[in-house]
Amino acid sequence: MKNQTSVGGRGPTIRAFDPWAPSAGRMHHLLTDDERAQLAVMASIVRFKKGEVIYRENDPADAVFNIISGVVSAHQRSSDGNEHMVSFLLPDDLFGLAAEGRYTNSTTAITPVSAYRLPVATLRRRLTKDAKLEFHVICKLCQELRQTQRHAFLLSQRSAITKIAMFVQMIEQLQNARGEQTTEVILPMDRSDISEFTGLTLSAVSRAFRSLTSRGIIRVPDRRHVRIIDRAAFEKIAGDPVESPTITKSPSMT
Amino acid sequence: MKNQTSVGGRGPTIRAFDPWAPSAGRMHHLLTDDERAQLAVMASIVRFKKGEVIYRENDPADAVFNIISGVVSAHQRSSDGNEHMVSFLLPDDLFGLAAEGRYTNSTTAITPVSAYRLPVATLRRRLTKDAKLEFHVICKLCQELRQTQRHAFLLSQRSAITKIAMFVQMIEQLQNARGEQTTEVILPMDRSDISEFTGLTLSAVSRAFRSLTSRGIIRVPDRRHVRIIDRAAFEKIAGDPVESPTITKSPSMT
DNA sequence: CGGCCGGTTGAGTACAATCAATTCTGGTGG
DNA sequence: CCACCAGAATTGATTGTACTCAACCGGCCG
Repeated sequence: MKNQTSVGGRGPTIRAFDPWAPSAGRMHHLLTDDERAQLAVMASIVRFKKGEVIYRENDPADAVFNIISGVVSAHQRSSDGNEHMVSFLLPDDLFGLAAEGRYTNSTTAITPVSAYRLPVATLRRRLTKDAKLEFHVICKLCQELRQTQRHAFLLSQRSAITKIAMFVQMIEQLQNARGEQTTEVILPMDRSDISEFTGLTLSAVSRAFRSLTSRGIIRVPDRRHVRIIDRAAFEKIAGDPVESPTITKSPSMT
Repeated sequence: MKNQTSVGGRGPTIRAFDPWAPSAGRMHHLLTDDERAQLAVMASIVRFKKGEVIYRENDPADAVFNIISGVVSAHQRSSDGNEHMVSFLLPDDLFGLAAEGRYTNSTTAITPVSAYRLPVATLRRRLTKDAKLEFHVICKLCQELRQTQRHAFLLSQRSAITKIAMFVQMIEQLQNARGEQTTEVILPMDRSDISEFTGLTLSAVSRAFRSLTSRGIIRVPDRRHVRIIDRAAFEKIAGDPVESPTITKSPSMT
């Protein structure tokens, strides 16, 4: 909530699958130009520097954000002090909803971020009047939920190597889904973010990458790039080689 | 999808918090009598015996379910064979949404279950016309998402005892939220369900309960009942003693 | 050049998984 | 009502893996 600018661009964007329409492969932009324009009039654009906190758990939840560019992480702090990462938010993602009028987790920009900021009061008024728009939000929520379930599944794995492989797979799929290059996986986050996301220690993350590398399954030219060499072995370890055509399954309720 | 009966009762029910309205403590029934009636006309009532599979991952997703009574579990099967539980579904919960027109997980009745069955085609038609109803669905999805994040948080814990304590806490909170008695926590699922949900082995679950009992923190008179003796110690272990007033935080996007 | 931060590596330990009995419980039929 | 059985749950002994703590590396900035 700083660096407020007036409205810009073409307006907010949401990408997701429609849970029912079998629209294989790519995620669609859910909003029409008209809808985006309508949302744009209530939005302001905000920017955050790398590492900047966007809001904290329990802050009054007065706005929802829609990422234009950059990566955001959402955390929850446990009473025993250590943090757990709930999710990575990428461009076209929505975040900032809450319970009891307060945010349910803290969010931090892990790269420079620009986003639309939508005041909840206005947004809500708009939503309850526009069934189409709401349906898009539902689709997005389903997507989000699906992603979170996948995350839970990752966390339930016992082996560190499996966790890391699944993690890389998740990131790769997200990249594919938004139509980016697929030869190399780009990791916008650092090792400590990965460790929080996977529930491993820094050391364990490091060792897992090392192990995958030394077995010739992946190559890590650079701390932020991963190239998958032995796809078969990789998917054997990651376990969940995208059962349906592509990224597939966005759940919904449950 | 068996034992189909004609419409009965007063119609589907959804319970959740409104993410923004600070309606402390209890979950509300989101639907008006009118809405419920409208949904009822498109619904049929189905019953499942304990242990019966309701649908499987990748089945064509032609219907959504709303639980009237009983408990359902949702699983995901990993390619290496072992199953992981994604969530427990209780009365007033919604389940059965999908991606690409197919269910994203399997569901099983773990007690006798009765539920409304809502064909997606009809439901969808209704949804896109009714903004109010959709808003309720959004609230429910937020709730669901929040629950899943909590689950992920549980899974990220290293200690078995912590996991079990958090698990009991989750169940207790769900019970409270629907206004049931709070002196004892009732576990409708068996140990193997708990082990799948927490990502522990059967043995570990058993030992964790035992450990909590022998330390005088809980008492387990019966396999399906838990009484919390030393609340302070319990919440110290469970970590997340409901930061805000009550059950609080239902996230949303993110 | 020196200090700091992100990351990797190493040695020892703790805790949960594993495998394998053994006990408990609820349901069935005599 | 009891005896029996099968499945659920507990317990025990052992092993393995990831955590802990600590040292070390390499790039970046002052």
